[in-house]
Amino acid sequence: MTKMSDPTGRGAKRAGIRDVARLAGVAPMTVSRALSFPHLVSAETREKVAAAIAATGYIPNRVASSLSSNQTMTIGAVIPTLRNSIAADFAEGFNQVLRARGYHLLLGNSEFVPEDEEAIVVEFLSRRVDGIYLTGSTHTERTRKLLRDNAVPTVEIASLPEDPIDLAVGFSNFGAAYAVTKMFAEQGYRKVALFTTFTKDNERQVERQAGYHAAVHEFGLDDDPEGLVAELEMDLKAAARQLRLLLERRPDVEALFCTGDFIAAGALFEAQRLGLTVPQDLAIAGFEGLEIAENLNPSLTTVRIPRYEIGRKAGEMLLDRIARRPVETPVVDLGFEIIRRESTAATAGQPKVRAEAGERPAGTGG
Amino acid sequence: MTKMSDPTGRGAKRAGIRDVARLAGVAPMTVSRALSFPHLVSAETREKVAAAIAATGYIPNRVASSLSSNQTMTIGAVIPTLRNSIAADFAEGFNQVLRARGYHLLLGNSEFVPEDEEAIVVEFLSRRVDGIYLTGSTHTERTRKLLRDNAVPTVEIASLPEDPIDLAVGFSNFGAAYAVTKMFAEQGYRKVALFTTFTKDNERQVERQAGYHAAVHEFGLDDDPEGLVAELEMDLKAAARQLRLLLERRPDVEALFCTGDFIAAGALFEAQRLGLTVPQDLAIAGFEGLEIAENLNPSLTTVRIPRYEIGRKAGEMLLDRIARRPVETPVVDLGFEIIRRESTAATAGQPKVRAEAGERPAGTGG
DNA sequence: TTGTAGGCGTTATCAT
DNA sequence: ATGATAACGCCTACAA
Repeated sequence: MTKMSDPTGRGAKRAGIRDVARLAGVAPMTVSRALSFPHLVSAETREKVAAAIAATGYIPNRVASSLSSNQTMTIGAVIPTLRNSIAADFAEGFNQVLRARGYHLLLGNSEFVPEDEEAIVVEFLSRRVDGIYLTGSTHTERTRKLLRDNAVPTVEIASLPEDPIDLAVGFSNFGAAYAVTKMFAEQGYRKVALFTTFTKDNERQVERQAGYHAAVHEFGLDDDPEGLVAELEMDLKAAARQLRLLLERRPDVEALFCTGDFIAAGALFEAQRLGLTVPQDLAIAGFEGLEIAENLNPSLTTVRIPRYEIGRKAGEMLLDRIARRPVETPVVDLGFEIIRRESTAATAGQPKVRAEAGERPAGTGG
Repeated sequence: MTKMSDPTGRGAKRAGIRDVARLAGVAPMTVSRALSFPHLVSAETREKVAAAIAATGYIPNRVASSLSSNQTMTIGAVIPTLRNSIAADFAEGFNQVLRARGYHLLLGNSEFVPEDEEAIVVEFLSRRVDGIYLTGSTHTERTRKLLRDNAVPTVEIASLPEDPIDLAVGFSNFGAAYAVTKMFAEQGYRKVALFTTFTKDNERQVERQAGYHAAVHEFGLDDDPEGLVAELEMDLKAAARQLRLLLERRPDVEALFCTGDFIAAGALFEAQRLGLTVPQDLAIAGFEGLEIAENLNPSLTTVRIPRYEIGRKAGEMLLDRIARRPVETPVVDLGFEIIRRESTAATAGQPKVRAEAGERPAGTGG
């Protein structure tokens, strides 16, 4: 905080646009233009400005710029948690697209608590973000009202909400769970269990349960919500424990559908420790299409979600909205794909198959 | 953009501090104080202001606030990638601490490219972040100079740099790799292979290789950098492929140390597909202490890193720096712990052991 | 192509 | 306890 002015700005007050302008012999406005719209400035002036910037070590103050231009070039992103989560993959795809256009992400962790999400959204509005990215479609009423009243471009990720706040990109969680359960039914399994993560404040899990139940009813599978269905943390150890409990309750269970690949992996490992052979003694299917699924022994049948595509598409749509370009469809379904692998290859006694075939039903089905 | 003023702010120009002040019958400054320093305002006034805020739907403009107060309450965080990465865990712990103090994270993905990191840091400086969080200690010279010249509080995560930019929290990557290799040596293994991820612009991997080599020399293990060492992506499939190549080059290999649990898992699965028994035919150790390690069959020996603690400690130190509180030690070593499990339980012919014992050497060792 | 004037919405500072 | 005034550093709008 010394008073002496040295050109590098070290130890002195940071160089401002006025300093640059003075040194370049032009008006501050010209410096601003040279930076933002170089084509509106003569080559000669541009060089003088560039030289002055280099000499002063000038770094434009974007907060002043934001205040003046009413644009922060910032998107607020609410992500439940970064760990073990495909939510992080969605965000990564989203970030790729936005970064390329000069936007940065402001991060907020909601830990799946809508009230925390609401507080984060208020904070984002206070920071005047240009857009908002929300994971899932479970939000408080005030969150919805705030976003709509303030007309902030918003995109919801991973679900297909019937009443979107603004934009949404995702896939049918109902449809995917229905399709997996149907696959089991068609393979001849009658006793199909379901492991999901907690459904509280997580509409994706709710819809997956609904999809499972719909198929159970439609195909006349064993309908035993108490015995065959369990909710647990996204955690391998919890999956192992729940598998033991399941086998106690229903030793006759034939197949297990887990709405997460790590849960499926945990169940698979525990099944093997218990001496069961997968899929002969118990068939297992996962969800998410993580890399680990195809590397397990046996390889894991799963539902592949176009994770990065969803994030990227969301980024493109939000950019359109911000630029006030027309948005064709506010809710976009990017589908899913069932990847059949060894873990569900056979009903008891049938030969193993190694297939990467898929089906691609879309539709909301919610 | 209508001109009519309605109290909800819907469709009209957003309410500002002046609107609130007018409605409450006080000066704007008083509203500001009521919000920032409630104790400096009379209870009566506070209530009038609160009522006016509710009536107008006023949301303070933090960008104006930032410009005026020269504080953005924002930390810029450079994270190489969110996916499959303990870097995300560090960041999550860090974020917890900062969020509690009102700070938010601005995110930048460097993808392990120092030049990209530099561009992100410039952008952060332009946005006048109050502090910066960097993953690792591989940075361009300009990044260092920029940060030091601008005197921005900075913390480097995961390494123990000899020449820190400012603050750093991590553990000895050298020491951990050395300790694992030593463990193998003490168990009687002579032919120990190493899989790391790419060392280019990643000093953590470089140090892990160095730690391995130091132990190889010290304990007289088979020293064959060409044959026993490989660099690969953090990817199970790549690990499987590299294991096959390794077994072709060195069919006599006895143990494999992978500097990532997913790499270890990929190698383990492939070994099993090849009919090898772990640890009898090949012992395997991982790194990171991920949840999956203890659930594999056999359970995986690994190095547990205090991931969240590192993030939290980094957050606390950065907050101290920002508040200009004295920082006792600028570089903090939070250690590591070797978790011995079944995958390294025995040399050929020895009985299996199931142990959760650990050792906890600290020290830099770089 | 370049410059001038004024304001963006707060808060620091000094008064009262 | 409250208020008036002047920045904060840039950009919009308009003028030359």
